[in-house]
Amino acid sequence: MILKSQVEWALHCCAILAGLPEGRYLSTKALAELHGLPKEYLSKALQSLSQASLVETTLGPSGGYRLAKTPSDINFLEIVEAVEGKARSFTCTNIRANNPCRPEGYCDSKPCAVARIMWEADEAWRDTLRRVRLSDLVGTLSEEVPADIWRSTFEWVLKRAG
Amino acid sequence: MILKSQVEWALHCCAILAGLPEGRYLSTKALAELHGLPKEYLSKALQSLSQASLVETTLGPSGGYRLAKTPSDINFLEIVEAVEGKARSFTCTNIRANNPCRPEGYCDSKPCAVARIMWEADEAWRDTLRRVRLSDLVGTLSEEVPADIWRSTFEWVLKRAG
DNA sequence: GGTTTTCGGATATGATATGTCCTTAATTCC
DNA sequence: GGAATTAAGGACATATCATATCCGAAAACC
Ligand code: FES
Ligand code: FES
Repeated sequence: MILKSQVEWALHCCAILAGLPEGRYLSTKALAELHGLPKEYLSKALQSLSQASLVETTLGPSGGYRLAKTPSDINFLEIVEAVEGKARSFTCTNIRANNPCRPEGYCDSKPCAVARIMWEADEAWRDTLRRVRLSDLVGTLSEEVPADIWRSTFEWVLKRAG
Repeated sequence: MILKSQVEWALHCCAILAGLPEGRYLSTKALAELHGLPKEYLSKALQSLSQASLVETTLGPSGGYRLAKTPSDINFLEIVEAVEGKARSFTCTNIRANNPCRPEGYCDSKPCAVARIMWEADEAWRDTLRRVRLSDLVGTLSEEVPADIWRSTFEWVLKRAG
C-alpha cells in the first residue's frame, strides 16, 4: 500500500498557491520548476485538483492555477483524495462466501467483521487528514522554513505569477 | 493506495487457525479450499506470516500451520504488516530540496511538515489496527456468523487438521 | 494572427500485484 | 527403507497501475 508521489506534489503546490496574493495565477511551468518535477505529469495532478474544485484555472499567458477556497477551508483529506481517489484502502472480495459449509444462496446481513475493522482503521487515517487544514500547514512552514528562503521563494513565485 | 488481497486472506486464515485445538495443524490446501483461493498463491501469504513468527509450521502429511501465539497476543497490525510490509504509506521524496531559491548545500533540520502530517495519519491507521486483537475478531465472528455455519465449518476444519 | 496556457486523450515504460510451476527438504505412514 | 504429503522458495508469466511523454484543441492574451 503506497500513495502516489503526486500526493506530495499536490500538497506542496497547494501550500505555494496558498501564499499567492488575491487574484493572481501560477502556471504549471512555474510550479514544476520550483519543485523540480516533470511539467507534463505534474499537470495531471493539478487537473485532479481542478476537477475536485480545489483550484481554479485560467487559460492563456499569465494563466495558471489559484486556490478556489481560502486555505482554512481546505483540509488535507480533500487534497489527498483529489489525486489518490476516494476508494478505501482495503477492499473485501467476500471470500467468506466461498466457505463450502454455507447453505446454497445464503446471504450475509452485515459486511464481514474483518472488513469493518479494516475500514475503521481507514477512517481513522482519513479523520486525521480531515482535521488538518491547509492553513495549518502554511503556518507550520512559515515558522520552520528559514525566513530568507521563505521570502526569496515567494519573490521567485510572484515574479512568475500572472 | 490499495492493500493487497493477501491481507484479507491472511486475516481470515488466522481467524480459522485461532479456532484450532491445541497442537493441531491445518494445511494450505484446506485453507485454500475453505476460502476458495489459489493454493499456490495463498501459500505465499502464509509464508509471510511464518517469517513474521505469527504461525508455526510442520512438514509432512498432517503438517500445515498453527498460530505461534495465543489469539489475544496477536493484533491486526502484526498480520497486516506481515503480508503488506512495514513501510509507511506516504514516502517523501524531498521535493522541497529542489527549490531553486535554496542556498547551495543547505540541509534541513527536520523532516518536511507535509511528511510529518502524512505520517501522523499513517500512525493513526496503525494504532487502530494495533488495538484490535485476533481474539476480538474471533469473538465478533462467533457472535455474528450463524451458529450452524460456525459449527459445521469447524467440523469441516477438524476433519482436515493434522 | 501568433503565442502561451490549460485540458484531455493517446501512448509508452517500469514497478508491483497476482498467479502458476517446479525443485528441495522435512515429516509421516506403510 | 520407500512412497506420499507437506512447507519453503525460486523462476516465470500475466495483469494492473504508477509514472512519464507527446500531441491537438480550445481559450486567453498580445
Ligand atoms: S470476506 Fe472480505 S473481509 Fe471477510
Ligand atoms: S519535501 Fe517531501 S513532503 Fe515535503
